[in-house]
Amino acid sequence: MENEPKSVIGRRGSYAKGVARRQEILDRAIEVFAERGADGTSLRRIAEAIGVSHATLLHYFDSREQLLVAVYEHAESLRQAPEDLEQSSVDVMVAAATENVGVPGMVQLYSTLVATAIEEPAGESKEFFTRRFERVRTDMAQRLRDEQAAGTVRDDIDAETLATMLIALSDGVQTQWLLDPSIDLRDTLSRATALIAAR
Amino acid sequence: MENEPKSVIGRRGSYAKGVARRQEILDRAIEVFAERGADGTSLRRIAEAIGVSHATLLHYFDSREQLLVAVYEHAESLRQAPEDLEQSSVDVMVAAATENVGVPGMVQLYSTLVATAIEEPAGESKEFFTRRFERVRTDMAQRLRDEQAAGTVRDDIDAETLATMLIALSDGVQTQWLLDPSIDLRDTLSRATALIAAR
DNA sequence: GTCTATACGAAGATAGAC
DNA sequence: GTCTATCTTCGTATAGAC
Repeated sequence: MENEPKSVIGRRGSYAKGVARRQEILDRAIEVFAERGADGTSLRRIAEAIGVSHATLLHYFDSREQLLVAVYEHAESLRQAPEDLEQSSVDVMVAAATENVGVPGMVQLYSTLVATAIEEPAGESKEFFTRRFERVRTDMAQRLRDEQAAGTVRDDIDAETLATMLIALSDGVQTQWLLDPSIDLRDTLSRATALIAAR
Repeated sequence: MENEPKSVIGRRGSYAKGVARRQEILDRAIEVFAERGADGTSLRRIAEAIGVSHATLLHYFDSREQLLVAVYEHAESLRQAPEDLEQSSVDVMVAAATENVGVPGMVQLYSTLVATAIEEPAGESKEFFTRRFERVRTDMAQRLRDEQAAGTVRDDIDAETLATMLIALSDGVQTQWLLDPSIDLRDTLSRATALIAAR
């Protein structure tokens, strides 16, 4: 029974030691980001923190960008499954955002990678975030469709558009919150419930 | 009569030739971004496109980051004054976003600088965007307050919070649109009118 | 004041030794 | 699998020409 890496990103290291090493890199990297901020995201800094050379990191990941995407994906996968069927669309959004800002460096990493994704015509980031937005939007839209059918959410705007708006709202408020922590992230995002409520 | 630079950013170049050169740099830089994408944002690339040495750029701007902020500020200042008093808050947001995405490289530059702003504890970007969000939020909130008083916008959410939400929405949708141009930016943002309408 | 030449250190990436 | 050495590009700093 093989222990296949879950991600499409960085397929190397399928053997036991390689897999362990790969996990160690991902686990440590997010900590380095949290501790050292932007200065801790270079290959050499991360490698130093782990105790290997920067060339070793490139043995497991094709590029710095690929490593960063894998780190984000890994950190995101560690979060609790958001799929309480009882939770409303806005509740899911608020929960995700709250967990996000609770991990130091997470919003910064997200923001950096999204910026890279929209800058580069064809890079690891672009592919990852295009797929991610598609997936998150689809999930959110389905939830909203159910709520529209149940009569709790307004149906004068289609679910896909509402999903796009809620995700944009969440991303944007997280950014503003980092620049002005006096903003009440949870409260602000929760107000979306009133905005999308059935009339 | 001195011809003082309008911005706090990059105060050098008060003499005739210097002022002209500085304008040329700002004008050309945004074009280079549009033409060459992320690969065109290095000092050496920009300098090459303008026909000067990269050291010259640092004569007018203290750092690459400061140059990039100045370029963004300059490009933004070229836009038509958004202050038609007849326009609604959402109309202003939609107009600004539409003009934004109409300038190639603009959203990418914005995104890159915001990412830098939230990464660096104390940098040019952080100061600029903290102030900018504050200003844009205040302007938008005032507009919303007027609309609440006029009875066209719901007043169960305070104007400051609504302003934060509208700005977040605009930023977020622009990002998603770059990764998936099938999203109708104008239509999606315009739907906000219904969301914040008085009940 | 304007601008170039040059040097330094850090960065991502690659090649090849072990 | 991991290292060192090396290449190239980058931001930045300085010295000095005009």
